[in-house]
Amino acid sequence: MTRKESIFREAALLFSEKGYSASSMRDLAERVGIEPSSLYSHIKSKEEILKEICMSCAQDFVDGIKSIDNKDRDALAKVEALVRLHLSITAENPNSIIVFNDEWKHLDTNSLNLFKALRQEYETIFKSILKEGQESGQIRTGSSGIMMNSVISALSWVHQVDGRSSKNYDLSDEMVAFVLASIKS
Amino acid sequence: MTRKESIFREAALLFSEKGYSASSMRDLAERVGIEPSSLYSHIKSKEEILKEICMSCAQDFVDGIKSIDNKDRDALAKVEALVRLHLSITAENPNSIIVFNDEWKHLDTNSLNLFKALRQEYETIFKSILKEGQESGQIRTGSSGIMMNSVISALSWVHQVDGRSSKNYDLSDEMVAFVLASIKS
DNA sequence: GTCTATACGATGATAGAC
DNA sequence: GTCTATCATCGTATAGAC
Repeated sequence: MTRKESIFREAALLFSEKGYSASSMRDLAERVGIEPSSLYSHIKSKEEILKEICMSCAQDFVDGIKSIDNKDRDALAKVEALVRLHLSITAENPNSIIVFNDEWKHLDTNSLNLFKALRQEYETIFKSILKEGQESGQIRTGSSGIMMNSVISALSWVHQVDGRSSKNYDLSDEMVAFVLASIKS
Repeated sequence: MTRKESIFREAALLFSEKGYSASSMRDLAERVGIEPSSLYSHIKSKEEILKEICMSCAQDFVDGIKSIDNKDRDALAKVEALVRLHLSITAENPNSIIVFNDEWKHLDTNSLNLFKALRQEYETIFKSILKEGQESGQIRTGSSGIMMNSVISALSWVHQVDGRSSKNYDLSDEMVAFVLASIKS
C-alpha cells in the first residue's frame, strides 16, 4: 500500500468515526504516522480527500445501476440486483460508505454539484425501473419517488452490521426479502 | 418566543444545515441577532444545545412507543401507529429530527450514554412488538433486528419532504403501506 | 442581558532545510 | 518525501462594564 493509499484509508476511517468537520489533519497525520505537513506532499487539501471518497462511491453506484438496467431482466429482478449491489459496495468499503452517506454535504460547491448530478442520475434510473414494474403489474401502485427513497434509506443502515451479529440470518437475503415485499403488488 | 427558545430554534436549523461541528457559536449568534458572548447568558455551552435537541427527540420517541405498546392492539396496528408516530414527530420539528438523526455522535460521554440508553429502550420495545406479530402469524419470519433497523432507517428520510412534492400521494399513508408490506406474512 | 475585549488552544495550510 | 517552524484565522468560552 502506498502512502497515499494509506492516507485515504485512514481518512475514511477517521471521517466515519468523528465526521468530516470534527476530524483534523493533525489527527489524520498521527494515524498515518507522519507529521501533518507531510500529508500535503500527497494530497492538495482536506476537502480533496472527502471529494475522492464521496465521488468514488457515487461512481460505483451509478456504474452498478447502469449495468443492472442494461441487462434483460424484469423489474423485480433488477431491484433485487440493486439491493445486492448496495450490500456488496457497502461490504467492500464500509468506512467510505459511511462518509459517502453522512459527509457529502461538506463538499465544496463544485464537487457538490457533481455529486448531486451523479445522485440524480442514479435516482432517475431507479425510478424508471420502479415505473417499469408498475406498468407490468409486478410492483404495486404508489409514488415511485417515495418507494425509491424508502428503499435507499432502508439499505443505508447495513454498514453497522459486523460478522458476529448476523446469527442465523444472511443479511443480503433478509434485505432482499424486506425490499421486495415492500414494493411487490 | 423567548430569546432562549429562539437560540434553540436557530441552532436546530443551523446544525441541521451545516452539521454540529461545522456550526460555530459565531454563526449561531449572528442568526439570533446578538453577539456571541451573549449566548452564554442563556446556555451553558454549545454541547448543551445539542444535548437538549437530541434528548428531547429521543424522549418523544420513547414516550410515544410506550404509549402505543400499552394499548390493546395487534402487532400490525402497533407498527402502523409507530410509523404515524415517526411521521408526526418529524413533521412537528423537522430540523431537530435531522440533528437527532445525524449529530448525536457528537454528544459528550455522559449525554451519549443517556442517549444510547433511550435508544436501547425504544429498540427493545420495537423488537418485542415485531416478535409478538411473528408469534401470532401476522408478521413474516426473519430477523426482528434486521426488520426493525430497516423500518427505522426507511422512515428516516421523510424530513426531506416538503408540502409541494407530495403530489397525489399522502406521505403517511404511503409510508404505512411500505412498512406494513415489508413485514407482513 | 447585552455589550466590548480578550484569552488561548486548535485549525488548515505553506516555506524552506535536508 | 519528510521534517521543523510558522502563519493567519477561527474555535469556544470568560471577565467585567453598563
